Amino acid sequence: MDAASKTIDVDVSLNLGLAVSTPECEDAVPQEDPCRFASSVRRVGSVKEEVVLEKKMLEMLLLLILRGKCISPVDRFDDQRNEVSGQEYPSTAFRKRKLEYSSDEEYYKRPRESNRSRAQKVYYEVDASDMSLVVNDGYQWRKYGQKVTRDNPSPRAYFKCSHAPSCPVKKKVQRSVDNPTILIANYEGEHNHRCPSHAATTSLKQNSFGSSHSMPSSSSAKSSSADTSSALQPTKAEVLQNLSMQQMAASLTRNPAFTAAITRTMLNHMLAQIDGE
DNA sequence: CGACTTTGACCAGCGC
DNA sequence: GCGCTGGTCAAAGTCG
Repeated sequence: MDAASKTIDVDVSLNLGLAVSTPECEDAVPQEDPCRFASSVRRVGSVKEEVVLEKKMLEMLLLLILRGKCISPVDRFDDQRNEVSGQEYPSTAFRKRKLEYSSDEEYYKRPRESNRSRAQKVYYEVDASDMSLVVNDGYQWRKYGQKVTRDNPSPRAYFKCSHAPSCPVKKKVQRSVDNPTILIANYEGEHNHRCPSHAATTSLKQNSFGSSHSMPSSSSAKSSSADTSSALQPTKAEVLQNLSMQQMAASLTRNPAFTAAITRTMLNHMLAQIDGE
């Protein structure tokens, strides 16, 4: 792989209102203050704070650079697909599955959720009237179960990637117990194929940056395969968020300290990336 | 007719 | 050991 095609692997989710949550922050909640970053910039004063600012500036710039190549949950799966370490379950029929183990005992002792540690939680905003549990994330899913859980009166839907069994990704979708207009999707595993719907992915990327809670709008299409073709016009709130981001970017790039810090840290980061190859 | 959803049943894990 | 719970299966139903 040449340097030009390298992906800069930086977590840009930060506190900028992105929905992406990493396995390290699975309890992430929708960001209530998308302008938190801007306010932290204004408070900078000490040397220590300047270091923090420098780091945030780099992250902010990368975020802006990546606007057209946003690291959405989908992309994060793609980026991580070489890190697959979880056991893949055979996904054929029950008996066939059992046959793939040397004994029933081995089958039943298999880890049930080997990918749980890699689960990623994403929030989607939907209309209150939309009772479906279908979210548009660009991939095609097959629903294989639904269950009412103890801690939430709304049912939880279970989906497998439609490319299964070759693709091991699963997701669970459930309405937020606090806010019924929010769908919480838990993704487990990494897709081992490209997003089948480029258009949907692109739209998701834009929404991920634009939404106040980083929640792409959900489609209420009956079928999960249909939601990849749904119209994805940005909402008013999303447009405002995009404007806010643009103003922040313009303000930061006018700051000489910002540009100097960015140049220095970008170079360091790129060198580190090259050294790491 | 194939792809997909629904839904009751089954299973393992866990706490008591 | 038992009951509860979450996750999965698979037959039946639905849709295009």
